[in-house]
Amino acid sequence: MHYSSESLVFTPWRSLGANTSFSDRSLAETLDGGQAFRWRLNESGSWTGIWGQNLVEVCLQGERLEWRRPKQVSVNREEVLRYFAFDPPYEEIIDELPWRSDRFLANAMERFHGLRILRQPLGEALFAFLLSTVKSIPQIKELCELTAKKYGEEIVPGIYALPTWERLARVSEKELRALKLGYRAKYVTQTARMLAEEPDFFSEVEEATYEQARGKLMKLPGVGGKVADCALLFGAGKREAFPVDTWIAKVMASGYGLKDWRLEQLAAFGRAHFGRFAGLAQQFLFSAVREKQQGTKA
DNA sequence: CCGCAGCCTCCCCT
DNA sequence: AAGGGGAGGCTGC
Repeated sequence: MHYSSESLVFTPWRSLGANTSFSDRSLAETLDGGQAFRWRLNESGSWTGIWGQNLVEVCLQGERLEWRRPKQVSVNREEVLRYFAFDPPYEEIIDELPWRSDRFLANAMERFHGLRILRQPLGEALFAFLLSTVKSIPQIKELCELTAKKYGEEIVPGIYALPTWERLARVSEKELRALKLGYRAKYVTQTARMLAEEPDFFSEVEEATYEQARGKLMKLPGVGGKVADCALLFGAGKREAFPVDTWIAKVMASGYGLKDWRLEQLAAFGRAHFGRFAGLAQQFLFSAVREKQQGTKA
């Protein structure tokens, strides 16, 4: 499964002009490691990604990113910079994480140096993580793809944006079940209905404090603590959010001695221990444990 | 407040 | 080779 773009005419490759320290691995982990679900690796080694009505290609030149876009797509450099959330500078974020006293975190940070948290459109992050329960990354990508193709706008021939929540509000649960969403179909239709009655929902979430925003999101059907934290971290710039899934729960149990802790307790521990940028720490740990898991499987 | 089954569907394992 | 168990959660009991 890839985004075929052979027939498209692209702008020339240009530097993004941001001071990044990506490696192949940390770029792959950032784009395709479970925070975003609409990036594909091309045969040339570049990545094609979609958010909103945007379609861009990025590639690594040393540790820096270059980007280009199909000529008929109007995304500009500022929007790409915002998506990659280059503010504040990476070194400042890294400096605030407690790696000096946390050997476990330090190890993960070495292995995935350059890893970042993206800033996706909140509505799209919410949608993807609403579908994420009891699903693996490839399955979530597939569901996003199917939904986009069926209900989204065509950005360039054959490539579709995710539908807006306004559009989703006009889709029946039955139709979504036919799209393989399973029991998540009900979450989507009910959430779409609630959002339709609250036009300012997303902007209010983005402006609220972390705690307020989390509570607001958790009122939506299908949104518990984990899904809310993912939406907040990846879609609302709430970088103190510390999503706890089963992988992270295992890491906290084995690496931090927090066996049998409740998920909410682990999330609170994560925010307290890792601080203002706990979400990035979570992503480092997540990448590290996932790598280890795949290593033992292969 | 806590613990647990059920939920769609698919994958993995035996 | 077919069939059961469980998966990157949430909800209702």
